[in-house]
Amino acid sequence: MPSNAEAAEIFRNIGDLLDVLGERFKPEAYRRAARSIDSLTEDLGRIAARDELDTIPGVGEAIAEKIREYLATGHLAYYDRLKKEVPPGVAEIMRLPGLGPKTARRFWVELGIEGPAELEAAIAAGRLDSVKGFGPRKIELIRDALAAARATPGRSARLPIETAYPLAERIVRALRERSARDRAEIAGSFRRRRETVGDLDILVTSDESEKVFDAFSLPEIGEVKMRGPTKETCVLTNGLQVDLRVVEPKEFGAALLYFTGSKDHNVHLRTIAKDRGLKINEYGIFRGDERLGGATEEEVYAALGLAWVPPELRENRGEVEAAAKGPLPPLVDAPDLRGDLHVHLPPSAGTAEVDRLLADARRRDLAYVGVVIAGFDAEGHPWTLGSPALRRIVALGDGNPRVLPCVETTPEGKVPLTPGGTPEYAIARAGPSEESRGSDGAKGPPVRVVAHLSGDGDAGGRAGLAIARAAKAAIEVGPGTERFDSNWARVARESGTALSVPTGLGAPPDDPLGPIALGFARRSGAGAADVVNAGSPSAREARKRRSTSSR
DNA sequence: GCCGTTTTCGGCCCGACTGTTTTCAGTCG
Repeated sequence: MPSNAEAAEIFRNIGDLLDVLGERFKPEAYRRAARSIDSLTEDLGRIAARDELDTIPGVGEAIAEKIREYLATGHLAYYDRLKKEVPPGVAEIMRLPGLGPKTARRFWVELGIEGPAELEAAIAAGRLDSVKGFGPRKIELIRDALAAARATPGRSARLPIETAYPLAERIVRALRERSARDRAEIAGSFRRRRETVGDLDILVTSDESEKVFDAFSLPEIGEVKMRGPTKETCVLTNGLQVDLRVVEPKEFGAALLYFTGSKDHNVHLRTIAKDRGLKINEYGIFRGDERLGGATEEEVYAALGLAWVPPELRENRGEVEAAAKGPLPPLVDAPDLRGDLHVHLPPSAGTAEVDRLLADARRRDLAYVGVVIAGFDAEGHPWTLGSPALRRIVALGDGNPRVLPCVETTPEGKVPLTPGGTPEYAIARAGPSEESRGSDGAKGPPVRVVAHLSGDGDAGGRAGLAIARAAKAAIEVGPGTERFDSNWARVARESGTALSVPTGLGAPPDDPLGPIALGFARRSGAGAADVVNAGSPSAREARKRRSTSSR
């Protein structure tokens, strides 16, 4: 059965080929369908079996028919025909940075250039020098793009968000420290907490853009690609592109909304605006020349008759329709997290490390901490925490926060020997998967949590979810090779499997685990009630009241 | 090719920036 990703890739390629052929609106239509298919949480085959392909946003009659043909035969006649019509190298030229469909088409039609190698030869032979619209600077840029593409073939890969996170946080912190008055925020897919980011979009309020750009000088910045009055683009030494934009405070909300996206979410908002005789751009929302708002995102949504939409949900998957009916149900948030069910200490940890962990937990107002004291490693060998830490953990027991000793078991539930007392609950590790079982510190039945999935991406998610379902366990969401990402979290939620959200307890300030795991849970649409280590807002309020009254 | 609580046809986001330009096309996000 062909995968969704393969189908999406084909439609993206069709979009590129149609672009080169000079089609006006079809390319974007195919790419939109590809984006929709990528964000599905269900196999196309199952949707097709229910005859519901046309419920996918951007998929109409023609593309639905193509999906059916592809599912049935593994081929797409239309795609094969386009590939015959357009040399594959022409689409390759189109994808070079700074070039596009128009340029690639001109090279192909006017000069007979059918690929990057031929383009390189043509430049060397001076064949571009006499072509209208190609001055020396442009030719130089094309030569650079060709050289860069040859040096690192198959690049322009998106970066895992957890890789970009520490750097992004450092950049935005540096910008905030520059001026107490100005705001700085990272927008784009980083703010939406997508699993990967293509670049960083950073917004800063200031009336002195030059000074912001000048202050924006980190050791990681490789080259400044361009700098205009309001925008600077640079490339970091690790290849990540950073767009820095300076806006006025009264425009900040509109700009944040605009640059957070997603594209499909923005297009939907614009359509609504247009229906109401309004116009949205990155400077605000307007009726004719009258400015209706733009200082905050809420103003813009409100002018459209919509409730504010959390960034993690802005993917045009029905969130706009929901926001038209009223406030969206609250997503799980950091203050909802009452404890952490899965914390590791280094094997050599002593009492000091344990106390430091608990101090961090108190700072975060956590009621309980599950610390792994024993388990199996990836080869199936048992291990235990060193005895000083172990004794400390057992001795602390019911303190504040409450310490829950926990063991990791195999997926089959095999429990390691646990010297030093009875574990409160168990995290089991067997083969590539790991399962934890615990109590959430409250009254009620023990909670089981599945974590540490195998690094196979989809296969790991599928296997982990199967174990969680069979064991009636929760499943831990988070970034990394053992990840359970937001798409899987959505599948889990839709099937009634609870999530466990790690807090990143004990980790350094820029560690991505806690914030990204929370982001993934929110992206899946989870509220506090869907998260096993979260309390309801009312319980949180009660706790807050208790703690303030006791002070 | 898709889409419609004012449309089944006629629209399709829109502004910044760059390079090559005497007024704009192409690319990007």
